[in-house]
Amino acid sequence: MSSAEKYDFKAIERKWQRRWSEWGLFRAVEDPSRPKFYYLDMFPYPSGELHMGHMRNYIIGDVIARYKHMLGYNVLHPMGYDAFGLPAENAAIQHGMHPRVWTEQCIQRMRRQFDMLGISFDWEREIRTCAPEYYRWNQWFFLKFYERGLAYRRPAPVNWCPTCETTLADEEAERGYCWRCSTPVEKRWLEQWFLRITAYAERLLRDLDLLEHWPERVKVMQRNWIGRSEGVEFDFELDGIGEKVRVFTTRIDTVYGVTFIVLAPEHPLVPKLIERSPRRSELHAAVQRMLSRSIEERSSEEVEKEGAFLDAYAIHPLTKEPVPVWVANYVLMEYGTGAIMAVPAHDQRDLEFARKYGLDVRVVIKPPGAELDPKQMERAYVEPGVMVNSAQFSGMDSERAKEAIADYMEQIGVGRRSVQYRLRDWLISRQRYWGTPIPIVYCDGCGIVPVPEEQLPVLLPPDVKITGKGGSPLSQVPEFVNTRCPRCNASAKRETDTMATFVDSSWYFLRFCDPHNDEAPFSSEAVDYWMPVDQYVGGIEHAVLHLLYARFFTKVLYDMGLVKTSEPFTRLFTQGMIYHESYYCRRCRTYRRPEEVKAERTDEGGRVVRCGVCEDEVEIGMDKMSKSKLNIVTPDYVCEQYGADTGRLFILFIGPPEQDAEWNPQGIEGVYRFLNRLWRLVNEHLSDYIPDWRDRLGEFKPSLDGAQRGLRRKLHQTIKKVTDDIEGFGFNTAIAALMELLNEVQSFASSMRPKGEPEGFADRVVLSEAMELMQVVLHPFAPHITDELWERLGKVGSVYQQRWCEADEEAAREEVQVIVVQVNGKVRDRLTVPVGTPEDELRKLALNCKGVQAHIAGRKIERVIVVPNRLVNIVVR
RNA sequence: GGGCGAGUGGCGGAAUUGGCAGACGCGCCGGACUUAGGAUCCGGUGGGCUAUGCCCGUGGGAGUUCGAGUCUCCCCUCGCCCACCA
Repeated sequence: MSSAEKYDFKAIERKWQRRWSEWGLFRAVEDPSRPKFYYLDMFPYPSGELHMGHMRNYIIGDVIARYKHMLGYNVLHPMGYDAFGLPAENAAIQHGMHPRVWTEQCIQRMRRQFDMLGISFDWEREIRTCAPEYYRWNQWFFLKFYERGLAYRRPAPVNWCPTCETTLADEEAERGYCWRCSTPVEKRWLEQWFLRITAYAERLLRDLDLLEHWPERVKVMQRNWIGRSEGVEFDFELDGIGEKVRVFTTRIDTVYGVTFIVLAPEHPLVPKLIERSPRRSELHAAVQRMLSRSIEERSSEEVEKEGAFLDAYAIHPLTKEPVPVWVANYVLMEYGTGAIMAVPAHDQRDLEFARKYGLDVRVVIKPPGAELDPKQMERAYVEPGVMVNSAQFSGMDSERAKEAIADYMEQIGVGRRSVQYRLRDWLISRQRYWGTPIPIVYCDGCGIVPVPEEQLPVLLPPDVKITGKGGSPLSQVPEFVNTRCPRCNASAKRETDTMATFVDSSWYFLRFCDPHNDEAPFSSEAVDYWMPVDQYVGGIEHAVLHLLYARFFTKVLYDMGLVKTSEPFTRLFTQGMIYHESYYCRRCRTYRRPEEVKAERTDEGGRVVRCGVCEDEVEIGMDKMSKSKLNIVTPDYVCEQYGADTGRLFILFIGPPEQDAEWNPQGIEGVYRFLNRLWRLVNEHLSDYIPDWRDRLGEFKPSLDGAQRGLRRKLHQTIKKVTDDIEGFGFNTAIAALMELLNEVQSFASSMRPKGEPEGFADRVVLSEAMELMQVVLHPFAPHITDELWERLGKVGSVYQQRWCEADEEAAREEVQVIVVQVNGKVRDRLTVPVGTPEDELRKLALNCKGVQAHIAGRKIERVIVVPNRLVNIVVR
């Protein structure tokens, strides 16, 4: 065999990337005559460079986008940068560099990586959220929200990250820690802007049911986050004080068991009640102690319940009995009404509190056929049961009593059914520079005045000293702050906070439809054509943040008549994260890069990794790739050593895409070998290729021999499998199937008969079909090598322009099959029979076959189970 | 505490959804070609045994079934989400 030309992936990849770009191959143009397919990846934050986690995301997307294009869809596959945000500002502080410059550098690096990977993005549609042409529409939407009462400013206790020196939305304060830097979050009281997402709570919840093609996990997370609960709201009169306390409960069936009520420490009535009390200084101190607890402490597990009696009594609205009023740390101001009715017999928290402070316990629900002793019980009885001590409701089933009591309270006018949500309004004010200025002016005379639409954008001033200290950087730029009131022209001051960057990403998918529009955020023609996004892919970490905000925005825009879809993303796929070892040196108090540590083998065969600087043993972690942990692996090395096509195959071959994976480059050789074998196969058989194999196949079909039919069978089975696997995100198994196919093509090619003989010619016809169609089905995965081989087969253009192949069902059909013969469920023999052999024939063959005889001899055959096309199981005793 | 998901060779992972467990690949072992092999090709590779065959084997235990990695129940381990939410 002649020594074939080497697989020079570098030259090949460069050549094809240049051509695709010259040809404008991936440009998307609206075309109502063709079905559209909008594929979207979550756009990256330009924090430096792409890592394997990004690569996984974008290669999945590229396979789907290319495949859909080859199926005949008009594909929109855009990319951009979520370019505002804190890291750019931090980098600016650290390196004395303007955030714009830093961001621009990151974008350039990432763009080079995208190009290197050969992804089919339409770069004509690139967007950057930090460009005035983009963020002016953030401001425009803000004004529209404001007009509709969906944006408002209020003083509020907010989550404050002391490290980032800015506020955080509830969604960003994960269990009391900042989502970016993990610093414990503090409470602060500030005037802040909010978007009224709670007005959409019900629709955001209800419409989750429409999202059939979203992972259940994400929907569950959103449901939990919205946290809807149904119950009853009613008031307790405070005895002799002339005030009322409103409470909310989901357990109105326990209302006759109320023995006290509890207010949150922040409840507005607490100071009033303390004022009236003879023990006011003592109570004041107690409440201060509760208030001083940080969110972190309050939300950590097993916080001791703490409270104080407020020297006041409330009148139970049904029994008219007085019950004591307490204040306690376990009641949250943010949820419900900030006050609860306490039923210690039927709520564990209330029971613990009652036991600690010696309060009454009153049983109103009994377990069926058992008694509860209010003095002895250690666990609250929270199951349904039989009502007792509950006036006219005694004896009733508690589940039914829930409805009956609610009806009764509504009838006599002391309460009403109500629904509570855990979801809070979305805090969007950030005391940072690198974001969209909030288009509001404060005028002494006119108050809060929105900037008129025609004055947009409110530009971010370029020269700002960013120190990371002292609140909003914009407040230190007099030229920005001092302005005129748009209404009365008096001197006025601008809002100096900027918007949370999640605003930017809440509608970017709409901008991609019409990215260069300078009259409007987008035209309705473009959006009506492309929306909704048919397939959205990104990380699970956005399950409640971005994905909830984007749904909210879409619904508001729908109500404004700007879009026709009320849900933006038809199908969602959340890919697993890529983990990699990180090395933390305690002594140096810093993470170390892999090249900064030394690994040693211990005598027991274990591994010790030492810091390259101080020689101390480092802590080995397994973390999601991130810049801060210095454990990033970029696609560059892989592309340099093996090429983009190998890298693409490998990142998909690593495992199922929805599963997390550890980065381990060991298997990369395998896919590299696969591409090399394909390269050699085609190049060594270029002279065997018969361009008109399709016509020739017609002639030869009736006379193909077993090996030839076998190869065609494998080929067409593989086409079917790869098609199904792409549809089902089974990229790893699709690649495995292509490897199997190549193995068979290779062995077929090596045993072909001489070209001059008729059989030899037929061999080449069959080989040609396989060589050609393999390029088509492999193309979405490895676009460069397939385009190169395509050209060497004498074709023009790119495989991307070809129609996806359809499997020839007839060729794919098996002729014979292996039937497993079991005795009592254990495999004893195998039968090779023609497909479709009738049941009784199989039974007969099975009972007579050699491997079975020894196992059935002298035993009674009880049953014979025949599963057509699969097996025969002989049951003996 | 509640909810969701996972656990398969030395490793990453397959398994037509109840029908041959371990596809494909890595690694390893042996061979061929070679001055050489870290290139390529061929063969082998779950464990055990009295070895052309038989037994065991998908975190552990029970169950349903002719038949269970797959279904049911209990338990263990890990991951994620929510969590003093009234």
